[in-house]
Amino acid sequence: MVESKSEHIDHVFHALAHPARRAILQRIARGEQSITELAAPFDMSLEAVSKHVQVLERARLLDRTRAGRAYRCRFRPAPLRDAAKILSELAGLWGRQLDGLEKLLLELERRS
Amino acid sequence: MVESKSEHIDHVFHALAHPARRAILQRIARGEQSITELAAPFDMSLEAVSKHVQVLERARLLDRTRAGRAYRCRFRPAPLRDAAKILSELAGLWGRQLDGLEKLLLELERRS
DNA sequence: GCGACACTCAACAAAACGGTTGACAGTCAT
DNA sequence: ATGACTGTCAACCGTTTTGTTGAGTGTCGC
Repeated sequence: MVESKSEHIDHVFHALAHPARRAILQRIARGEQSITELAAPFDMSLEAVSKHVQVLERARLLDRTRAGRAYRCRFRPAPLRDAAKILSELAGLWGRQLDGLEKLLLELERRS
Repeated sequence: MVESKSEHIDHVFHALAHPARRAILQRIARGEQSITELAAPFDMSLEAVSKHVQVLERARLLDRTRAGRAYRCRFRPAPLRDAAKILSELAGLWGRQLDGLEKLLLELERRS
């Protein structure tokens, strides 16, 4: 069950393509949250939110560890760097100075 | 048939989540191409490629104008700026120096 | 131990996706 | 006018997505 690099970036963009998932990412980017906490603002079943979390996990944008009966969901920014790189490439920004976003995402990655 | 801003960014990320569509974008980023030309490298029917082009069009990443019997497909980078902004925000890079990518995408937009 | 809590799993359903094929409609070249 | 070329439309197919419910599992507090 290997996952090619191409498959992974597909998962990342797919994960970002849903407003609920982007909202979840915004929340955990500000601090770890349990699934129940993440579900609270949504007019959606807990199970639905759980599935969104799984999609984010598949994209490796989210990390979950068990903490008692709850899960602690943690933001993992690394794949954003890959996504940003593709946007840069598409914008034709090859080799120019503008890889600032990439550099900063790498920095964030180092500090985590 | 209005399209909310949120719907639009959904379309953008969705469009980017398929390797064939990213390949199409790479090609037209280097120059306009007809649909038949775009289809050539793919092991896929012309109709399938035509549908991918429609998805890119919905995301406003692609612009098509009729030129005789063919269509001229043109790259439209503007939505990449919105996508990059979301990545920046998620990376928690608010207000820091690192909006280089955004600035350059805006510049690209201005020049088109 | 008992119940409330935090989730997952399994099954289902509706809609969207990604692809095919066949028929059709303009447009260009002769 | 004919025919080749470029592409769409409509129908269909199987799979994935996105959501629902209901039942089940493990954990915490008392």
